[in-house]
Amino acid sequence: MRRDSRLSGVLHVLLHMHAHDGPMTSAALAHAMTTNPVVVRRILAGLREHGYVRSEKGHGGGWTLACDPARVTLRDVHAALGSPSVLAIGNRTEAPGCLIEQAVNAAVGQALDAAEALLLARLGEVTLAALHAEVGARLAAHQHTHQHARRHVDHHRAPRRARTRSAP
Amino acid sequence: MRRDSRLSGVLHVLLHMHAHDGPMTSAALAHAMTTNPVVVRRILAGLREHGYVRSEKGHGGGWTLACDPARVTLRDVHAALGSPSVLAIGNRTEAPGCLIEQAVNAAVGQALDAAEALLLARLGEVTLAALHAEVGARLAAHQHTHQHARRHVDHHRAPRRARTRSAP
DNA sequence: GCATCATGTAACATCATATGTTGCATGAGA
DNA sequence: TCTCATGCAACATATGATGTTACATGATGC
Repeated sequence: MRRDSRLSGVLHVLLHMHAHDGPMTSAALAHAMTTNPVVVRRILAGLREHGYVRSEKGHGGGWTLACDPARVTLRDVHAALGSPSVLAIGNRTEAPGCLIEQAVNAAVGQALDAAEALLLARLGEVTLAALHAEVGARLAAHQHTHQHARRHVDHHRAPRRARTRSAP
Repeated sequence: MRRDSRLSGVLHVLLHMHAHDGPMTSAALAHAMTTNPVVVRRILAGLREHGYVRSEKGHGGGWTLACDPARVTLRDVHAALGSPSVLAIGNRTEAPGCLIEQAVNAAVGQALDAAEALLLARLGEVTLAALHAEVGARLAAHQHTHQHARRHVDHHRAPRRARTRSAP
């Protein structure tokens, strides 16, 4: 069954937004995701309704992070996408009359519920800020491996640094 | 996303077969599952290749359990179905070049792997025999609740009792 | 041998959903 | 006013489970 990768995709663009000063256009985000700008708008629309991001039209417009990344977890993002089903398998019927099917559903259902609960719990433990820090760690490790430093960092920027001046 | 319910369905028919003396036709099993006989054959075909069930043509033919239900787990059955994906969500790309996406994939992937491992482990703990016993327990509880006993038990039969005579 | 029963299999239809794409309206800024 | 960007509807595409029909094959009973 084809897997829903919206969570993965939206996290990707959220972190790009976080690592970038000023708004990013759907086109720029779509380029990072190798997809279509409309797809980006579509999945970001849900996040906007939850106040996680903001969008602005016109020149200099685009998408910006509108939340504290330390307070938003991957589970929150998943919920903002409409809490799509996490499991690809399920029971055939909800309330079967057949005792056998009831027993099957109970056994399978318990395993499914446990797995779903674990997954959501894990997602709830990871914040956007933690992910961003992880990117930093990977960047450092990467630079350490290849001493060429700056050549490979095209995507990463310092997190939203306090701007003392408007331009250097 | 539409959930794959083949595991649930095939377990249902396996237990019916287990609780039934002699072969059961695809049509009978399909009736229990409220589906089409061809669908039953389709999902049972995988189990037959693993030796879990046997099928015979012609008069008196049909499907029979060909394994020790105490040694076959729900995980085995899932594997016999081709180990369909258990998770409905996943990462967008396998090996992204972008460091950010790598970090996202790692974090989400860990949660997904943990959930999948848990689910498969749980399924591996439950045997067909255990499910069958659970059916018996539910039957007893059911009979206890409604003292009418025999009226509701249309689906359940004693497990494969040793036959001393061919017919009563 | 022949009719009947049951599986085996291919082929096609259907439905749901993620994803991609185009087109156009709307609003903001230069 | 022109350009840029989002907002959104509409449609196309791909995938995969599921349902259905049709026909071939093999086994049993007569």
